[in-house]
Amino acid sequence: MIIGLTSFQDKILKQIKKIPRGYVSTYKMVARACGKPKAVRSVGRACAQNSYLISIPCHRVIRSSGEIGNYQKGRAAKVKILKSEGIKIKSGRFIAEPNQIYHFKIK
DNA sequence: AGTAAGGCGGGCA
DNA sequence: GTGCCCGCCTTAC
Repeated sequence: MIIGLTSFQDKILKQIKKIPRGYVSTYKMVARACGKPKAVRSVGRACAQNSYLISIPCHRVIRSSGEIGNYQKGRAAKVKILKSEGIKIKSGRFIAEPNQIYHFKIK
């Protein structure tokens, strides 16, 4: 468990850390993977305060609507990174490609 | 200790 | 697409 974070935040970030390069997931899925399907905003908050951008790819988490969502360093930066990882984005929206969506395993 | 506000959202009308 | 309310965790008063 990462020092300086609550156990819940740690849980969230750990899930996000599992997302491989070239894949994306949604806040909803992360929340569900943490056992709290309705805590989507908490997921966002955990990312917003995440100071481990280098080891935790919160940029691979987007809105379930397909919108890119927000990012500490700005949406533009998020889009840029995702594109460089092979994710297609058009008009600030993720182009759904089933093979690029990462699914967490739920217990 | 209690309360209000905020944050990279979601669901429904 | 728009608008509004809901829900969940942290932090600030």
